[in-house]
Amino acid sequence: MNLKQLSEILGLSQTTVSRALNGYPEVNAETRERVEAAARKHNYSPNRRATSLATGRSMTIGHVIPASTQHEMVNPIFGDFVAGAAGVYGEEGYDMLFSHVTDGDEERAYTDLKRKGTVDGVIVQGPKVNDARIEVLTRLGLPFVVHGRSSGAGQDYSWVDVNNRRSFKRATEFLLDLGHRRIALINGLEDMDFAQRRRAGYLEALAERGVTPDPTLMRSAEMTEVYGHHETRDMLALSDPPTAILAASMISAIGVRRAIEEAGLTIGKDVSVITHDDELSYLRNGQDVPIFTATRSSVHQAGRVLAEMLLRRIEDPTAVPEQILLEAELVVGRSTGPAPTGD
Amino acid sequence: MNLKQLSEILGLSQTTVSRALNGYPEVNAETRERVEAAARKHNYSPNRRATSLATGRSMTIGHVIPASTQHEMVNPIFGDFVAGAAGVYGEEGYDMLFSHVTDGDEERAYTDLKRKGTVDGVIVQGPKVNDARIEVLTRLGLPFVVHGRSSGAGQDYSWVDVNNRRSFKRATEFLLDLGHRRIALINGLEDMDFAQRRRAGYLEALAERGVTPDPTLMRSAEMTEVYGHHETRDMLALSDPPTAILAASMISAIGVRRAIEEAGLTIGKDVSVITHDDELSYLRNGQDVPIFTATRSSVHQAGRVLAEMLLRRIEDPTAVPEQILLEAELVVGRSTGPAPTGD
DNA sequence: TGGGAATTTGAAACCGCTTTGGACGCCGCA
DNA sequence: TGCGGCGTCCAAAGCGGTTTCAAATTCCCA
Repeated sequence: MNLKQLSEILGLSQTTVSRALNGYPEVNAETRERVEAAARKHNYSPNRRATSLATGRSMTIGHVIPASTQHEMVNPIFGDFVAGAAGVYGEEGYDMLFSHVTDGDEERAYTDLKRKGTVDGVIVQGPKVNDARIEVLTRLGLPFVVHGRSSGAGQDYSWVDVNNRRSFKRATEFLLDLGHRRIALINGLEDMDFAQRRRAGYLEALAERGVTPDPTLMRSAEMTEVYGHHETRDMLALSDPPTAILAASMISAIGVRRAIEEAGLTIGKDVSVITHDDELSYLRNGQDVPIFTATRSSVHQAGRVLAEMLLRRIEDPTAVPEQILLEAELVVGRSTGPAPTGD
Repeated sequence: MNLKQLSEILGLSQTTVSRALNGYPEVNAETRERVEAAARKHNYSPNRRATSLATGRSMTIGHVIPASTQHEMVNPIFGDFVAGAAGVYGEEGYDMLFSHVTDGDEERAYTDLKRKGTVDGVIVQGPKVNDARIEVLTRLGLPFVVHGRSSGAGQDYSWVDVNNRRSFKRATEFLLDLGHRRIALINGLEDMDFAQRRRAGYLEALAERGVTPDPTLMRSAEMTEVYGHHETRDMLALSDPPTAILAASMISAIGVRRAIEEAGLTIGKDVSVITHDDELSYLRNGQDVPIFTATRSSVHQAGRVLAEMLLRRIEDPTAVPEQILLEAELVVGRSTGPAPTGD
């Protein structure tokens, strides 16, 4: 059942039927009702491809996934983020499209997306320091918003980010207040912008208290469980091991905990742990009392906020970019305690 | 730059240019080269919407996400599965589209997808027992493949599944061989088909050894960390607690471990644990020696296999359905040991 | 040397929708 | 009575490709 058939059944022109269904004013109320009834009856809904060819809008939002390492997608954070965004898209009638870039040439991927008209806008995930995508997208004039920021990217662009610097600074201060001096940082990949900011916050807190940072206590890699475990085990074996650890995600924190327990130590007593908690649905930080003391910020919520922002930009691409900086809470759980007295 | 402009530049008809670019044989080799060079030079690539309107193929694959509970998406398994599938789509020039269904009416969602022509085929995730989607899709004639199976769904359809019954049977037998008799099952939601099969395997093993199943040792819910922890804590507080636990995923197993350790017990000694391991990238089961004894089957690989199968079906929708049953390995880690002797 | 086959190209129809530019009838007002 | 304006509706021109059908050219061989 397409528009032509429907209009023939009704004895009307395609024009009128189309207008009736799209809520244009210049159609008789009675006619409109007839049309709507017929559409319902015959289960008609317009062909998306034809509509978008005619209007120039595709009603879909793109998420580009770099293939080489499919970091984004397999990262458990991805699901919650995307689910948040998907909720908004659904409400507004948008679909969500994932494009898989074969190799590093994201520039080409975006150019294609723009030219092929597959999407109306894109969300940029996992921005790196000085991320080239931002320049490409502004040049192409394809509406976009960034989840996070990219230091060094000159342009004025729209983003939503957590105040990573401040939250990790606060977490570090919290540990310093508890008397810890040997505080380790198990960070995410440091070419990621957020990881840089977290490290900056951590260093800032140490500096203000006159604690000299120890490079052997600063680790950085992808935020997996195995990595958290590996680095922790490694550091606990040092002659002067850390008494506190800052982890970048629940997943790596779980590895941290495993290593601590394997070493026969008690978390929150022998070694304190603070993690960043994205409030993943499947990995809640405990039900009543938090398992980990944590800097908390919902990535699901971030997905929603970003999606809404993007749809606004699509509506009015010339508007000045918006920026939202979310503050993370510091919630106290059972994984932190006073520094053990060296005796 | 569109086809018309390009053809004018070349002084050729749109027909010829289109043919040259799409590899039709009836075009002069020299002409083809000229066209290809010009296309490269002017950075031309055909508009996806127009192409798909003309051909009737959208070159995108749909994944439908039930909105109510966005289980699928936030499940960490989702990312790895989808990444596997995305790899295949990318290689074959397909895009991946997520549709967000507002409420339970998936029937309508699929009907729309079909009628609007948004996708060429869909992957059905998380099939329930007697899943209605299968009937709807066969009726609509929209190519699809199912990740898992659905008992009771009459039709003959294409699927890829892990032999859940057998793998959980083997795991249970493994524990029985170690002398365990009070074996708990912390299952996924039991309206999910895979959970039913796992339970069946578990019960089968018990029955063959003459062990009467204890309903208080059989739990079922969404496979989160908190849930694994909660149920384990609960069961360990029983007057006659289990000496072994079968968990449905790495995530819940982590909760299980936390509860065991909180109870002051040792995993693999006081309580044995076997989990199913989907080989999630961010949650590997240890690096060298597995953390958990586990039934192992890569969900990433399953994603690939399903995607390939779906593309085959799209190619030839009339072909007889394919079915692939993957066997899970049973890998022995450090979370299992002989049943503690009751003294 | 002529004619049928093979090769190469093009005009135009079509995919299913939106939207522009009228057309038509009717009303109200001068 | 005449005419502008309003309310409704429609024919047709896009949107940017693919594909059918036919034409023009070249080739080959009797």
